[in-house]
Amino acid sequence: MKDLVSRCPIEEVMRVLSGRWPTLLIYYLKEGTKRFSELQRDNPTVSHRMLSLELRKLEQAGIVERTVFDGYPLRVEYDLTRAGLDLVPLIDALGDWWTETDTARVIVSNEKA
Amino acid sequence: MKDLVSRCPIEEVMRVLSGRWPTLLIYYLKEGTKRFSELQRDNPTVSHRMLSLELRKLEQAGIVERTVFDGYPLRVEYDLTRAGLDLVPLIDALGDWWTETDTARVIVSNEKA
DNA sequence: TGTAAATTACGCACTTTTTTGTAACCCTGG
DNA sequence: CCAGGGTTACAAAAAAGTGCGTAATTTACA
Repeated sequence: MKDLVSRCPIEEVMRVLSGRWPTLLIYYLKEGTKRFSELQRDNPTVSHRMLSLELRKLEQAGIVERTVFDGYPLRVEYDLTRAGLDLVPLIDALGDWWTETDTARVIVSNEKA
Repeated sequence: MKDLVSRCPIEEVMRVLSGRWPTLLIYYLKEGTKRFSELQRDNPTVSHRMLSLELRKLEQAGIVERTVFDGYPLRVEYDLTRAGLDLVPLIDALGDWWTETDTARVIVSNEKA
């Protein structure tokens, strides 16, 4: 589902999750089903081109499921897959880690001052 | 320890971990102390400019500690900090997640074939 | 009644911005 | 002149933003 050039799974995950958007999109999608335009509203700074490309990448990685409803105007819905849902706590853990280490750094600089 | 433009910790971690090198360097550094040239040998495809830049980024993020030993030729050692060590299992978990979902995808395509 | 406009989720071409690579230079003692 | 661990300037490549076009139906309005 992707050209696996490397043998290292970490390298491969990071190829999918790297960049500004993938984790953010997962973050918003964990609230539930979202349409393209909702994701745009959730994150106004992403261009529709990027949103489209990133969603496609996440879909190919098996993280996001895309459902098209025929009719006009067209309607497309995005959900996290099972695998995508499993990924959520791992990403949250990274966020928590960051918050903790950031606090630690503040304490250290207080001691020095 | 970094210009925190966003409020979202996930966005901030990913700014540090995004790209090909950060997780790889952490991966090699978890084996223990490494010198610049050792890291180059561990990963021959990284240019020394990138290695330098990425190590500096990880240092500023509080993940890596840099120790300079005076004397010639110069000697510089890199270690994971406490925070860096804490990060290791989180990154490993991502790798495991990838391996699992990849297997799942293979099974699915077998069923379809 | 005719028609223009809006709607949704993009694709495509083009431009700008950011990231990465290449190569050359620095320092100092042996 | 080498080693080790860089830095800096310049070039190439990759990623991201901009804006137009498209589909078929509904609504807006003269």
